Amino acid sequence: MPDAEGHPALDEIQLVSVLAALADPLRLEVVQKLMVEADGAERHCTSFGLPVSKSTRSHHFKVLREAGLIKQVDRGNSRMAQLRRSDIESRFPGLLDAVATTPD
Amino acid sequence: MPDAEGHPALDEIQLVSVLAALADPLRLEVVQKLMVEADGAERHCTSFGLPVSKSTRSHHFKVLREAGLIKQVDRGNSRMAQLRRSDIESRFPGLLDAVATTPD
DNA sequence: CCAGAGGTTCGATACAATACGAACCATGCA
DNA sequence: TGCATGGTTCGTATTGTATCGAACCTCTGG
Repeated sequence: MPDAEGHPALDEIQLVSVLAALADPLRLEVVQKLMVEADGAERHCTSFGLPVSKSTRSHHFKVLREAGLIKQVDRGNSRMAQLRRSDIESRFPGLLDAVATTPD
Repeated sequence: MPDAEGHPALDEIQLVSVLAALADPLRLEVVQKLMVEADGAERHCTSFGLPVSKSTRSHHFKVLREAGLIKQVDRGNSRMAQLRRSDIESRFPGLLDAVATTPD
């Protein structure tokens, strides 16, 4: 059962949901940018420069959160996104590395 | 430019398209079943036992073909599906292994 | 030559996804 | 307390996807 903020537990993360979350250019871009950061790094949801309205941005982060790819941490006023790197790695070894960069 | 049968060339295979193709339970199942086979193995499109009509099955194989995941080979009357394993591996190393099995 | 099997294509339908603005709820700061 | 900032939620329009049956094409085997 996902927690109150919608984060699935480790053994609830579904491969199909993860792939569906990554199968959108904007969301893939977010994950790729988080892969460049150090493990455990946090980034403002607004810092990715997504060319959409804030309601749409909120939607995309919800998809990433509910798929189990990111954890969203409340930091007072704003909200930080953190890649659940070790969770994904332990459940689907090699997947994040494989999608970390887009060739050409 | 894809060839006459709709197969993209190696450098035309897009990560987002591959992920979108895999983000469907039936298509993921097909790829996983092909991963179990020996490299270069061919399988009848009908041999996967997909619980859909033949027009829908044709649609799913078209998505896999146009994403670059499989090659479809004409064998007289029927058509065989072959995983483009080395192509995907060279372009997105580790991706196929990461999605080869669904945990639990 | 004709019938059947395997695939594709087309049109229709139903459902899901993306996108936006408006309204709303917090937090933080003057 | 008032107000700006960052996010979420809601309603909605648009678009895309999955699905089916019917029609059609092509090859195989009587």
